[in-house]
Amino acid sequence: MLWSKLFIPTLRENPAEAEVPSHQLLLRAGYIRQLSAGIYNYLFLAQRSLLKIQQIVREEMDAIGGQEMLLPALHPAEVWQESGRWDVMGDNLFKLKDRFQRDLCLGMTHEEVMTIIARGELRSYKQLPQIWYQIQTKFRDEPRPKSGLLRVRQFIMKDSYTFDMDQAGLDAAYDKHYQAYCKIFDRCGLEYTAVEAHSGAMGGSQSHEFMVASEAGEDFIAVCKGCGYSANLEKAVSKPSNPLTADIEGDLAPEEFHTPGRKTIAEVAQFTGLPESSQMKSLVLVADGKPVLVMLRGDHQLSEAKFGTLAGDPEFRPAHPHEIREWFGAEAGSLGPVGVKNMPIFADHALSGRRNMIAGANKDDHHLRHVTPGEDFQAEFRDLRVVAAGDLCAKCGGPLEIRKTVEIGHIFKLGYKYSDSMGLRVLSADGKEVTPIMGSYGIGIERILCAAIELYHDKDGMMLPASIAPFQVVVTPANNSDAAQMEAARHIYQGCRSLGLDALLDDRDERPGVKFKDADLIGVPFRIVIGKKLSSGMVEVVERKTRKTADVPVADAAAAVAQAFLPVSLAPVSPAPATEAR
RNA sequence: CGGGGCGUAGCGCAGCCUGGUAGCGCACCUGCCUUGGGCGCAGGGGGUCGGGCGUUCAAAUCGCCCCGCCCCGACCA
Repeated sequence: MLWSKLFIPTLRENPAEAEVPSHQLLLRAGYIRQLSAGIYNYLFLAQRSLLKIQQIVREEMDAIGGQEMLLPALHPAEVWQESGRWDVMGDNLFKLKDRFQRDLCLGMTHEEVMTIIARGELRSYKQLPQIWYQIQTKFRDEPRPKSGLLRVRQFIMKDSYTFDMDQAGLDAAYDKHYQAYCKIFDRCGLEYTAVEAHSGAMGGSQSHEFMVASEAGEDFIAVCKGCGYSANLEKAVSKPSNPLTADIEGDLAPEEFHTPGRKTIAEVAQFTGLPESSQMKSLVLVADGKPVLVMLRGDHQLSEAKFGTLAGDPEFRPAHPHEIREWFGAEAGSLGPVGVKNMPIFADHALSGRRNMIAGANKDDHHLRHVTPGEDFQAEFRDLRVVAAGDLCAKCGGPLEIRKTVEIGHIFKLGYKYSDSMGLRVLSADGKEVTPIMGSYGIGIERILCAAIELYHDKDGMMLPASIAPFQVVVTPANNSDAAQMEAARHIYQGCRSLGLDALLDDRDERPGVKFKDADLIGVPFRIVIGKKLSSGMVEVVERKTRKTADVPVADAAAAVAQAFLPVSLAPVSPAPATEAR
């Protein structure tokens, strides 16, 4: 294509509203323009790149037997009411009414619609398993869209759904997706980590998220370099670091002491001279309308996800001050487990085996020393804390690293939630009615592009992996008024095209600096520059990412670039010898 | 939904406090010049100052209300 005919509105400066690199570069490089908060126009370059990503996804989904469908974005309310999610999803679901005042919504996912198709048509075990997928726009009324295309209200998602006769079938479908996702993200050129994920209130049995490390992300994961353990922080387990001070030995009885005005763990630690790891943190939570006391080591944080799962109520809340006063007879800053009889007590594993710690006395401005879990109070020990920096791997004891990440994919063993509640039944081989088991698997298409930009950019612009860049090569004559250069550029451009390269000819009547800057910005992996060396028959091939340049005879230029793509196009696994002909 | 910030030419910003002819850089158009990293010179076009109401002889500027966007938090199948 001829750059002079294309709409690629690059910007010299960063728009003020963009903060994260991918957002800044997508705007500057002319990929996207905003229409409204969390709603973007995908211009020519973005669309090209997104189509390439979608094609990779499509090929790998097809390879595991997936069947692509196109489903409605507009759903009648009944569909969501039937599964109960019309209310559960709350304000995140875009709701609207038609001219007859019937309730409709814009689909944020397609479990219900897929299940309706399945229950209408699937009758026999002979028709299973099935893998159905779609690549299309989803809508979520995000409370706070942000970070460019990373958190938006309208986005493209690959969603697949599997239907199997039994758990073993689901396990196989899940595994197929896991493998396919690895291939997809490999082919997209991403460095990623698959982590164990929290399955949340959905009650699914297993779930993995595919994460790309980025400061622009919103999720944290814990990773062990030693044994490869990795998990979302919502789910990650660890061995706690050792307390900073060893416990006092001996069978001592709790002893009250005066702590005027000391309410926080830090204040009590300072007052007593014992570190936070020698304190106990008491949290009063209300789950399912009932109070629960949770005990943690002073320097640990409650994992809301873990507690929500344990309590069976993800909507739990901290107790109100008046409730705490009523139940404990003291303020939140002086609470402790000793003598508590009117509610269950859960204690984090990190308190197991500890002795003679400090806790609140349930009396304002007083604490207890010499409190020993299991002796001075009884509690159910559970994993309730968030993994902290410095914790050790629960499997191998190695150090755990905590990383900020962007979620690009999620695979999920749904179980029977939809098939059961929406009445999907088939007959088994022995004539019995069986409810198929389901899985659901998502990939955020735009997030792949964003993650690639977050991973691969420099001060000059994007350095997109060739497989998802909008073009593979740009041919740049340095001086348009030099007829020989233009002629050679056209010739090389045609050569690239005939070798099957996605090529762009920068025929704009601009100074070379402008063309170079723009080519760097939009992230095309290779550039062929036709300049002064043309007089000796040579042109320059430049690799965007490495800045490596090579002088090549005019006749060989296109082939030189085409050869660089051979490893990618022929063998997606790893670099192949560059000498193999195509 | 709570807290903060911003809204002036396509983009980035100044002007606002202290009311008095709406500015700068880039981009854009014309011409000349130049051609290996956003070149130079000259000329030119482009504005409901987010919207409404009010105060005033006079409002981009002061007051009230509304809208939009960004950031932090809450939220996030």
